[in-house]
Amino acid sequence: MDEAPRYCEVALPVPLDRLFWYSLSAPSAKRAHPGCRVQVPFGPRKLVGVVMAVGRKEPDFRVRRVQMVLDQEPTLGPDLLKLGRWIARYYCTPIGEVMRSMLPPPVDIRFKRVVALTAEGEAKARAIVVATGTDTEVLVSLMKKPLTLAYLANRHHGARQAVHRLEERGLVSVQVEVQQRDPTRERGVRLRVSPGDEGDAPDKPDAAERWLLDFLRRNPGRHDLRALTVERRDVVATARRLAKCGAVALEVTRPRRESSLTSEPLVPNPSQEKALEAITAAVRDRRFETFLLHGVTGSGKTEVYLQAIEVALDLGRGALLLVPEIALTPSLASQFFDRFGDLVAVLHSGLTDKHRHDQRQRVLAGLARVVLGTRSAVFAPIRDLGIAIVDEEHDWSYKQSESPRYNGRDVLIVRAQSAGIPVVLGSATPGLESRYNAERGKYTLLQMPTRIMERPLPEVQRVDMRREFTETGHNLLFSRALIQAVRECLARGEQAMILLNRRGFSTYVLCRSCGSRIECPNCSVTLTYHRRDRNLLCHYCDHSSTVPDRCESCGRQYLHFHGSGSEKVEDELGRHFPEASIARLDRDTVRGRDALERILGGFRSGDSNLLVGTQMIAKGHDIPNVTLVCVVDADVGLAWPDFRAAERTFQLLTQVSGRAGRGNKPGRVVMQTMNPDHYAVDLAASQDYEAFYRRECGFRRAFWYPPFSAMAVIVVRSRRLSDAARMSADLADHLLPVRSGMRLLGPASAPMVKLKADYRFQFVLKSAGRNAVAELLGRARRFAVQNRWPATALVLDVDPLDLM
DNA sequence: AGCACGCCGACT
DNA sequence: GTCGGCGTGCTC
Repeated sequence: MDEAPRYCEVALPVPLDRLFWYSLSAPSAKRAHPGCRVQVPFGPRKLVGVVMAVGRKEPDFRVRRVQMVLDQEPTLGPDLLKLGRWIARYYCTPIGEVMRSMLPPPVDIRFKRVVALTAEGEAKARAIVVATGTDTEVLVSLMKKPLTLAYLANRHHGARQAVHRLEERGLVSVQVEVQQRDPTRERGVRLRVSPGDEGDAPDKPDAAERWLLDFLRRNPGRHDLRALTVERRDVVATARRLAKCGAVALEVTRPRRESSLTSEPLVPNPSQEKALEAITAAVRDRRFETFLLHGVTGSGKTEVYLQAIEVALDLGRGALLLVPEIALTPSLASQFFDRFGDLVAVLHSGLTDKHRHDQRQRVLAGLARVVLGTRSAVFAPIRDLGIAIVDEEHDWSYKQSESPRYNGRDVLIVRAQSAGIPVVLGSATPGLESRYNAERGKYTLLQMPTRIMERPLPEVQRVDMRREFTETGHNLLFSRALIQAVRECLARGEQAMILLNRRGFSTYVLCRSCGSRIECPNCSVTLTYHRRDRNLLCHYCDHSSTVPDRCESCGRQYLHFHGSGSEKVEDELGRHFPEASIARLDRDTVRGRDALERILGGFRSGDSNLLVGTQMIAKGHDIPNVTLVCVVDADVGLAWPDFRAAERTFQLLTQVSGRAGRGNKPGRVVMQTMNPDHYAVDLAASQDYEAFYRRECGFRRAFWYPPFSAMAVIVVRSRRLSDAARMSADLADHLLPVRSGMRLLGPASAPMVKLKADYRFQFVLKSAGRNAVAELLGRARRFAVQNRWPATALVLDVDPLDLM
């Protein structure tokens, strides 16, 4: 017989790029499989980590013991562990941080407070003859053994305060420990029992235990525990006891509600048909292939997803669909429920811990086989995945903006590759990288160039705001054409969306006397005036201050408000169209769980006829009665100091234009701009993705930007400007010169030198190969560790989407 | 990241 | 003379 492993290697949620070994007790050794969560001592504290490996060889250093194995079954299966290792390597992130972000929120970890007597408390307790009051009662109770605070509070009134007092006097100590909730005690679950390890049977089984073991010997296989209670009433408790030592196995399943398949697949049009054929062939063959589904807005990509998923389900397999943060609304989810009923689980960050946990359990149990979710759903523990899909694959919300800085789309492709299944990337405006991968044959391009039901694309009118000014002599927010278009739209009883991709009322406050602007104390940006809240707000660190009545640098009263945001658009639109009912959708109005759906729902049902907003209004909300889309300032994103500025602008303008005319009425777009000839504006207006792609590729190739190079950013940050400057200079000395095939630019002050009170210097790394990127970033990390930089000082961002 | 340990200023 | 500031060092 092989001996059970005695040691395990654990990934812990600390920013240290290494694993830690622990020893295992005999019972733990049987349960601590790779992928299980364990509670371990770490210095003076206790942490929850993930077992990465187990082994029998004794380490040549002092190891401590695993305190508790928290899972019956590994939380992360071998496929997800492998994916986690890939993420750590590719994104140069400590493995423990990756594991932490892959774990479900710790809802099934409860904490308990264990109260124990100190030596002094013990002496005191012995001296007590008659208990007088709660304090002494508690002391006496604790004499036999330490007790949990919950237990004490149950037995003695005011025990919580008493314990607090006793702790202050040094008579008791309180330890916080992880308490495991027993999944077999959850209400509403169905328990099934099957034979376990004979060898693990208790030495002296009592009558009930003997009966159950004997029954299972005679009737091997799984048995519903509830059914067995007919034979013996105490069988549930007995099975629990025997399951604890492994003599029987207990399985938890949740009863399945009837699924109701109400929505029927639509008949696909020829281009949908063609895309489906290619995708479903790969699903049937269990073949990894990346499809880029390029379909104009309204071409029916969702129907392709639904039917492809259906094929996977028919084969008994699961499906995973990622959607952008903002697009995951109840109305999207209901499309999936309508088609697949209870087979659907929805996962996103807005769920309560409890709800998320339930959804996850349904996925784990195999009850939910279609997972619809945002970025982190890429780690959903779906069994036997058959197809993976990323909707709006170009969307920025797939990239996590904190460590680990992974891109959910790219991680899903890697997951699909290792699972040997197809992955579909859908978009009306594919990211340049994806489109380029299709061009060089890495991805298979599937085109859907027309809208369903042969609806026409909207007609786009550009309004040159320079001419508008010279002709009218006024510098107004709205052009005559925009006003006219809205008026006509309202007169027809139809609805319009008005986009200004900037929050707030005024973008900055300027002193007319001394010329200074009011800036954020923590970031190098001006503060935005928010009129509803009557404050000045920083959009980067959320600093807010009241509006001063005089200039803080010269003391004079010539403060003027400049620039416009969505709040002002709402205000001015109300002045032009007092009869209209206007709703606004931006981060300021979308607060709380259901605000987004409430505002959108109100607009969809016609409670309001104009919807003003930031990019939030552009993301995949289909409202049939919207026939007009207005863009107040198409140039908002163009001034960004970033090589993706044009791409981002093109995507936003194209996406928002696609909102017009989704029903059976034709759509129209009015786009105000100071740069009507800029290719991002011009080609978005003509909705010519291919021309934009060619044009942008020319620029990217010339400056060796992605997709023609692999890129990474190294940011060095510190509270003190001098420290950040010195550290980044030291790092440059260490990294430069880089070998051929790569370029390292920097250190230069980051586009936003100061952000959230940190001064930042950055390097931009461009390389022909990926391995060289990982190698160089690894050197940077080791340098930071050797020089004892604080863990927060170095930020490594592989495949960055913004260079702020 | 946390948390402990350790060495210098403003308070009982 | 003590409380507490955060620099420095460590975590299987």
